[in-house]
Amino acid sequence: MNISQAAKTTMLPAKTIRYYEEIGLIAPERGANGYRSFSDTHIHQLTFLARARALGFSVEDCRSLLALWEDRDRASGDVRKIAQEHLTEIETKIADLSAMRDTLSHLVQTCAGDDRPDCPILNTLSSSD
Amino acid sequence: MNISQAAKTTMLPAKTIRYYEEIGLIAPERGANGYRSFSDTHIHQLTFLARARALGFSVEDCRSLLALWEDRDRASGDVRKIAQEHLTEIETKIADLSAMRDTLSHLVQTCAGDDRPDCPILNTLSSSD
DNA sequence: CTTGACCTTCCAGTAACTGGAAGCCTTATG
DNA sequence: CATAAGGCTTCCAGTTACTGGAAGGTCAAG
Repeated sequence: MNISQAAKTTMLPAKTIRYYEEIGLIAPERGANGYRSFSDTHIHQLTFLARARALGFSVEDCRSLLALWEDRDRASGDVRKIAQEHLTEIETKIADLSAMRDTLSHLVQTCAGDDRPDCPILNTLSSSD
Repeated sequence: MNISQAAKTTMLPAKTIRYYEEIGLIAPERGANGYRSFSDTHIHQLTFLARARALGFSVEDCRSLLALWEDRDRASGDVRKIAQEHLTEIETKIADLSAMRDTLSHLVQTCAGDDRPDCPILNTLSSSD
């Protein structure tokens, strides 16, 4: 299977697939013409990567998860540890963003948003109240 | 005021302040020795930038906000528009992260996390259920 | 005069791609 | 058989917002 077909199948851009090869996440074969050739296994790996990335795992986390996935004897605890740490990161981000949202949403509501210059948003950013 | 004092006052790393000058957000004077010299106005601008960045505004948003802040005749509507768009972005991010959190937290709870190889997390990442 | 703390600039690296150029390879058509 | 379209290749540069570090000038204290 050529790269554009692999891209279609895995829903990953071809550019991203080439990048994943470049950083050693996958290792497709090459045909006589130099074209990459993707087997079912490669497609499976790419699908795995796409799913893990969609869950927000970093590429390096993905590398570890992929290695664990391919290790029939891995301990599920190793996987869980990575996922748990990632979950904690996500929860921290949500908390940070929620605080931003609360502040901003209050400011946006307070600001008249008209042609007059007085603006509580700028006032807040400039003074220390 | 030298850069390290400005850094202390604004809680921004000196590196970041130099970077802000490089990209034209601020324009401190220079002493005869080539050292940057920060006036109260510069400190005010830096404080403004620090607050806006802490609220998650991009540096380019900050550039616009700073310009509006310095324009006595600006319309508050211009500011509100930037803030509103940023707020929408934040809300989208929160929604995305919350979906990730729900999925991951379910997976982490389901995974035994012990020495056995069976792992629902990897199963989910590899199969399409 | 020397030491150490500051300051300067410049270069490189980070995360994870993305866009684009230059140039083969393949396939269909006239 | 020539050619044109489209797919493939590699390589280089750019993105965001810094951050680390090297090489070297400046300043204040002892």
